[in-house]
Amino acid sequence: MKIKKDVVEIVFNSLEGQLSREQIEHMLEKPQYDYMGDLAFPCFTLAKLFRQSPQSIASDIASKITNPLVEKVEAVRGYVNVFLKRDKVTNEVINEVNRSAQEYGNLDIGRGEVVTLDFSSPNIAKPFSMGHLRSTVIGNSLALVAEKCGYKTVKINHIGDWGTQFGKLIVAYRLWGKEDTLRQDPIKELLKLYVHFHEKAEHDPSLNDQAREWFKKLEEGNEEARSLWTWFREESLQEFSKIYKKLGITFDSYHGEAFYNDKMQRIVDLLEEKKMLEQSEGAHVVPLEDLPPCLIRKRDGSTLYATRDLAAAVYRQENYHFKKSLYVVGNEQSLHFQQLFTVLKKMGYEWQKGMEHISFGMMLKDGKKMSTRKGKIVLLEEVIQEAISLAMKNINDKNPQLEAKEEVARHVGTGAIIFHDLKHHRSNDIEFSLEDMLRFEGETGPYVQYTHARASSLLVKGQFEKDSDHVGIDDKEAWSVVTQLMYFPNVIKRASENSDPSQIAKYVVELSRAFNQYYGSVRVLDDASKRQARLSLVYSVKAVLKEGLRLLGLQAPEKM
RNA sequence: GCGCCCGUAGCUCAAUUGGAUAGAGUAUCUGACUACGAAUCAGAAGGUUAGAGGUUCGAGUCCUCUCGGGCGCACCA
Repeated sequence: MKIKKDVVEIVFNSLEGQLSREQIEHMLEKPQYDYMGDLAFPCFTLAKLFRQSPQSIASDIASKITNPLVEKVEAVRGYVNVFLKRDKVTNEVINEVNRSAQEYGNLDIGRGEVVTLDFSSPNIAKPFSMGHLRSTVIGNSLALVAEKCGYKTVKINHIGDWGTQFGKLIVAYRLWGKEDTLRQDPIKELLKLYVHFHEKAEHDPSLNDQAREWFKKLEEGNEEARSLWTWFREESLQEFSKIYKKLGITFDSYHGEAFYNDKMQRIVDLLEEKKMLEQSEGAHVVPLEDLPPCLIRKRDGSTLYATRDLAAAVYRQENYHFKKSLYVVGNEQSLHFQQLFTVLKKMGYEWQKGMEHISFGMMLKDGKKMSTRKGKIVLLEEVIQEAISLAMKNINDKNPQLEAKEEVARHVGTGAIIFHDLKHHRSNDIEFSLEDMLRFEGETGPYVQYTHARASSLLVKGQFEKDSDHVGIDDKEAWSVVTQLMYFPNVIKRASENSDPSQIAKYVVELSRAFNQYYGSVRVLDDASKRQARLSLVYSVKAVLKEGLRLLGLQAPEKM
């Protein structure tokens, strides 16, 4: 918004260079209450520099502010409060949003550099649980935000298709599995085998030894192990793709862990060359100063997660030349990423600085982590299905003649689930609650979608002409909508800087709320002379809501 | 034991990154559909920000300690 830059400039000039423009812009804030104006600048930090009271500094600055968009300026309790000329600012904002439409809020902080995002990354032969949902929707949204900020993105689904778990599954399948039952419902059957294995292994530790043995065979190319692995993998990927399709999420790469099998030796050699490897209790490790050592090779010579992640990082840098590399993975793996990053740094890779673990809290059930091993998980597929059914029921109740009901129900149902996840700050644990997830009222995805649909139908009914000349809006009630619209680019910036999609989720709720209040108090279509002007506001709201929802990975149906 | 995350209204969460009087949703109660879409809106009520110190003009936010919860900590990923 231009006005903000103007105020920064005026304050900057009146401070004789004591603060930079960036600092001033950072300090400018939105006052808490309306009567304090539309922009505020606190002068407390300046009191020492100028050896004056904050209040007298504020008065001084206030007296210097003159601008065609400013109505009046007050100095109150050490703050400079700026009141904007609402009619003029309203017109500027609405014109800008109307002109740029879905490009409103685009930023150029990425400057075309590449950011890789490692997210979703479900494990083969395990069902897609609620836990994986978080990584999936957060990663997807971060990718969309990054693109809006001018980055090029590479979305990587680092499938968990390697590791000792396969040894376990192979052992379990050979002992208790039946081919035809597994063919019928592969994921459920594999989960049963996995759970059964862990029950038995508690009393019979030799099973774990067998599992490690079979994993070693798999790494050495044993034919039976290999063909079972391929089979399990195919079945799982098919199952996952159903879910991605429902959520509307795509990837640029499905290179999983197995992809790096032939790329690990090089890393081990490099570590050897740099004298970073040490033997410890028969295993090969990289000792680290303030962290536990990073395990590279097991006693029996087979590889570990860290080994593959090292290979993956190098591969990604060499192939994508990333500036930033984000790992959207649960916070229970924060130690692993600290180790990974430290090892890469010790190897001398400058680009390691661009890597970041975007951690998030877990989905808890009854206050506890859900455990695949014990079969204590909630299947995402079932939750999605329930949400879609409920959305369908709502449509049949409220709008039975709607076209393309199935599609809309899918958009609303999945929207509720995605939004429920993204509105919480990443780092918080989320207690699993089907009831909360299936709520369509209040601060929810469907609330925002509903607001968008409402705006859409106003535009159709009022025959909005986008490019016509509009006289200004003079509704008092429009102001809070206009200020919200004005903040959108800031919200994008914050979401990007903090890798925090919840900023956008909260924002679209606020904008919806402001618009619904406006809608409740102003009859948009009644007065023909004001209709097009008011519709231009409605159009701005619709465009920004749609864009905000898109950045979260939600659809914005025209009707619902 | 050590490390990381967290503790705000009955419940679920915010709080412009240290700013003015801590705000929403939900649940409860009340009001608004022959009304541009009631998946909505208006109103009531709900708080010693876990507790104690400290830093400063100012602390829910930063530091220390205590209590409580979650997750990690060598051959799983």
